[in-house]
Amino acid sequence: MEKIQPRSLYLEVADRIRDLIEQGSLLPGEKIAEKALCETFGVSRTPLREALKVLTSEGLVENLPNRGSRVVRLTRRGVKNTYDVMGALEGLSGELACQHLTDTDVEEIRRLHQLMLGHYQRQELAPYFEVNQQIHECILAASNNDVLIEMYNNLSQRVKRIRYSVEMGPANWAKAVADHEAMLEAIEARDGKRLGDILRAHLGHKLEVAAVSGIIDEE
Amino acid sequence: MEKIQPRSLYLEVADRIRDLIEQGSLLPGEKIAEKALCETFGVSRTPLREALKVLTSEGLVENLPNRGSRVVRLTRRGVKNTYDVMGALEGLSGELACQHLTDTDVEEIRRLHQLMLGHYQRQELAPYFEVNQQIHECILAASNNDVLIEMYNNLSQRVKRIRYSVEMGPANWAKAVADHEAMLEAIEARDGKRLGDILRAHLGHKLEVAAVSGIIDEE
DNA sequence: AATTTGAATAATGAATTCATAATACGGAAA
DNA sequence: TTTCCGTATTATGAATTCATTATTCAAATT
Repeated sequence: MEKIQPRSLYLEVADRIRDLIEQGSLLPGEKIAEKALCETFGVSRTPLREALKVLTSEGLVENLPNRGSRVVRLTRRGVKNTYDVMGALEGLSGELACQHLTDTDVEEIRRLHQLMLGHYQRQELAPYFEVNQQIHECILAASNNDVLIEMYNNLSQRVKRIRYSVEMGPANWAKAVADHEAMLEAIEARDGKRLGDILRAHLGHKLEVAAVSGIIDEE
Repeated sequence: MEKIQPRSLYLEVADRIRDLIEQGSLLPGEKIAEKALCETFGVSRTPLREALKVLTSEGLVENLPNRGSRVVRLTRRGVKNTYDVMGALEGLSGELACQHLTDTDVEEIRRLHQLMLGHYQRQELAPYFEVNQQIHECILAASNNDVLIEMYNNLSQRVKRIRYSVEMGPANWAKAVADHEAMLEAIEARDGKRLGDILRAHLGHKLEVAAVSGIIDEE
């Protein structure tokens, strides 16, 4: 039998607002009118305000006393900072993963890697990104460190709403694939230190690639 | 003139509860009775509950639906996970700090370092820890990355309530001081990579040193 | 005696109400 | 016309109220 999980209303509401922010229905800098959201969700202000507080401490929303909540703006500097930290966390995930990866885990990663290479050769950008992300998630999960996973997901959420102007140049793309080749080697050798270094460096490129879309503000 | 900062009540309450947890008035695993806390703080349940939600998403408190809130328990595994992530973040802080440290910053760190050495030689444990922490905070602040600082402080808060059974053996202490010597060298050479590596390794020891005090649960 | 059932009590979850601060608007004065 | 001031409106902050879910404890049954 499966247990039924009672979930608080405010968590549900927080999820919904997160979705709205991620998909762009709520834009950075936009004021969040409590009354309006209450009506769309069909809840009272109490759980909604609790949800907003959670999102505030997650860094997605900011709270100006007596002046309500807004979606936090993304600045180039802020995004860079976020990516830097994500890079450090990915590096750690690599080091830890090597201590825990089973042979079947590695087999799975190898499979995904080959799949990704196929998409690269056929220049299928969206599927490439999809599989790419799966690989990183695999490594992250294998770190066996739930604090790490929690932190990473939080940061990841903050930058998810950037729609990368998907114009990765051929050179960058080739470099990314090369990084992944090196990663697989390090994984197969269970060389945590090396995998960590590769991952730390790997994310650095992503930012430069992430050509600034309209939702990033200059200070 | 100094601006007056209007601060929300729920933030104030969250601070106070954080203090209670840190100083041990609220113990890990302890149930947080809303009514009682409301009375001690002299506020209604609304801001208190909002504060609890914030603390929940900070990882200090957990929320069981319909069964209230409790202070999260510390497990040896959880503490290790936290330290691992903190180590990765400190490593990054070192790398970044080397890019931003001014000469006067370095001068200040050198001063603190000498101060710390004095405490070590005189075997003054508490002052040693104090100055030690100041050095790390100096480096963290110099990273110039507010996302990093925020994450680090959050994790730091989670383990602050561990009262290290202050029995650092002579060998461990000597090792820690040696680490700091190496750190200072790397800083003076502005060698970010090296400083990062030292810091990442440095925190590893701390955990082993942190002899389990009574408030850590075994699973 | 131990376990289970059920009523009484207490605590939490959520909506509502009240108080206060911010915003919008309109008229008066420069 | 523009700016300033004051009122009306709206929105937020916080307390209160109501509903629902746990918990407690005593009685009943095995």
